[in-house]
Amino acid sequence: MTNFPNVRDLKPAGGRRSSKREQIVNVFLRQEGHLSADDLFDIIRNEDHRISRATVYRTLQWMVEAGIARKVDFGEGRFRFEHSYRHPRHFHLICKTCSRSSEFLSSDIEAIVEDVTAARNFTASQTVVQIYGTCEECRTGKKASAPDGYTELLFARDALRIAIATERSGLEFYTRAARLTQDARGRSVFQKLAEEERHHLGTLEARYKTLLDRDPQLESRPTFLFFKGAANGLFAEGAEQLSRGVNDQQALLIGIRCERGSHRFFKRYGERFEDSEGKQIFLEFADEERDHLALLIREYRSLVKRQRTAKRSTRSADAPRRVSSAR
Amino acid sequence: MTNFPNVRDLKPAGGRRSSKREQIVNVFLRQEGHLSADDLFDIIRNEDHRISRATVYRTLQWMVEAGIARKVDFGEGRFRFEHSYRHPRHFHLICKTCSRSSEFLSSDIEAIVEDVTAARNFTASQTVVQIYGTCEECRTGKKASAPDGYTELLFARDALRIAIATERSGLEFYTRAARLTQDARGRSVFQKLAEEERHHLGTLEARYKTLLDRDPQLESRPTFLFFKGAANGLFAEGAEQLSRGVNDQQALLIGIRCERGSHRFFKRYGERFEDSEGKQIFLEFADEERDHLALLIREYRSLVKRQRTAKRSTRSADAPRRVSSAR
DNA sequence: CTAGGTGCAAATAATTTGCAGAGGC
DNA sequence: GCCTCTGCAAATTATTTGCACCTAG
Repeated sequence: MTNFPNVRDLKPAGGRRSSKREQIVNVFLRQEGHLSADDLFDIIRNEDHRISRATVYRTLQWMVEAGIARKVDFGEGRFRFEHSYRHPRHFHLICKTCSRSSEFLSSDIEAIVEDVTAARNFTASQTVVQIYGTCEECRTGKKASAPDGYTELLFARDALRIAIATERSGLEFYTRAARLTQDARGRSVFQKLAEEERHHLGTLEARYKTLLDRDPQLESRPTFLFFKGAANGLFAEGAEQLSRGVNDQQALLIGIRCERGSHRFFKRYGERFEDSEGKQIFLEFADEERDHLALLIREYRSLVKRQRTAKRSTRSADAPRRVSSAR
Repeated sequence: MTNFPNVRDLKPAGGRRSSKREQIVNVFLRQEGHLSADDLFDIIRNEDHRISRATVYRTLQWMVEAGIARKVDFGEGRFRFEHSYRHPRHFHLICKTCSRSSEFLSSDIEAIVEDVTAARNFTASQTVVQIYGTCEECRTGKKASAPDGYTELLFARDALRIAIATERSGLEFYTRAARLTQDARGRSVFQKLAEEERHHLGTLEARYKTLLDRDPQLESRPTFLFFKGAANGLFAEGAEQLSRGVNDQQALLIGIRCERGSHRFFKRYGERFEDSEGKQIFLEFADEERDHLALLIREYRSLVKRQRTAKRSTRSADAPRRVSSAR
């Protein structure tokens, strides 16, 4: 919540250092929410009235180019600016009555945008989603939503929740798979993976606790990251399929599918973490899930091969041996 | 493609009739794409240089209030305007290089927006989705996309395609279900529904042909309406489930689920049609699908009841009769 | 006759620019 | 000393407004 970065540490993106600019940047980063150029100018003027409006404009422009700030347009006829440091890309709900905005992120929308741009052969650089309407507070009169605080924390919270659900469902999946599997070798693979998921789960839960310590109200804040289907963990569907009865080979295939989704999840979200510790955990897990994936694929190939050999030797008992055609 | 509405026929939304206003509105409606106030002013000036800039601004404002035009903001520091007459709400892909924009619609995004607003207790009135980037033409140099013509036609085309796929998959579903069903009464229900779907299919295909006559290039234009999962028809999944083997009761349940989706589809899209003929077909079908739904539900209840009675009478043969507990 | 509609010019509001001077490297 | 940053004032751009006049109902 604290620990502001020094301007020097931010992507320097060319340009000279200057005390005024640093001052403006620092004041900007100290603010929350979406400031207009004029809002910022007023605040700056309170601290130091020898800074001109033009400099504020120029510095804002510089910040956008340097990736410190993002320019957003709520259709008010002027621009507003928001941090991009510790503030992942997101979408907006904008209340037309009180003109405050609240933020959310949707993996599903991002996935759809990818589909649409692919279909139209369009290279997207930025996606704006703005939902205009009336917020709960303006409609019912009672205070409802917690302030739109540090989305970095909310992002981390929601990504961790999904990750925890995923590891939990993964543990369930592998435990169940180990119980069901006939083949001794396959069983030991599943047992090993269950153990690793248990370990991941511990790490993630510890990290989640750390976050809660940083802000005790964190759990009660509204959802920030919407990700349909991942809420119950990416292995949930697979675990359910197991309970409907499958053979060893099918179990491996389901595991491969889930593990692929899980790897993708950790990679993609790890890259978006601004918090370096969470980022590290996610990227590390992404690597490990990739290894799991490779292990499962190897195991699947081995099983298929052994089954084929077994079948062939059974057959060779009552039929003349054939020269096997390659592959 | 032609047949412009007379200003008099448009939602009059108060205000007096005036030759200048009618002139401006008619010029506006004759244009395609997204005009800025100044673009429109220039065009008007070509025809009649005794119209002032202020009047153009005032008329645009009036058009937005009257629902003839929509104000859109591409972050250029000025607004643009697009028809809303015969032009369903949609989202935008905006090329930063040539600053042209192309349009699309995504049912999936709309569904997600509903989820998000429900979670935040937010009443949405308008959703803006803008994807900024580089279009194919600017990236590769070669002409690619057809002009961004009448989206009403594109909407109708895509909605009809989905509808046709749905009826086709529905026909497949009911035919298959009729073949599988043990119960004679249930079988005749499925046969009847198959017949109705066949009839719907004919109507829709005829309508689709009519559209193609209006614009021979229509089929080659890019997708406008994205609707994941509906592309193969809303019964496709159900039909597949049937082929994996189900009993009579399960078949009815699957039918109920598909039919519910289908009813919702025709209702929702029927309401969005600007073309009155398409609208009528869709809304009529929505009603009929609702009837189908009711029929399936009745049939399901009847089947369950008959099965229960059958079971009870079997049991009563070897066990003493029990007073049935009310349900 | 009268409530709107219209033209013209001036006002506004956000942002940018030209230019001369100040300051970091 | 050079090059960039900065302040100030003037310019630009999109849009709105005040006011006198005009016109349809």
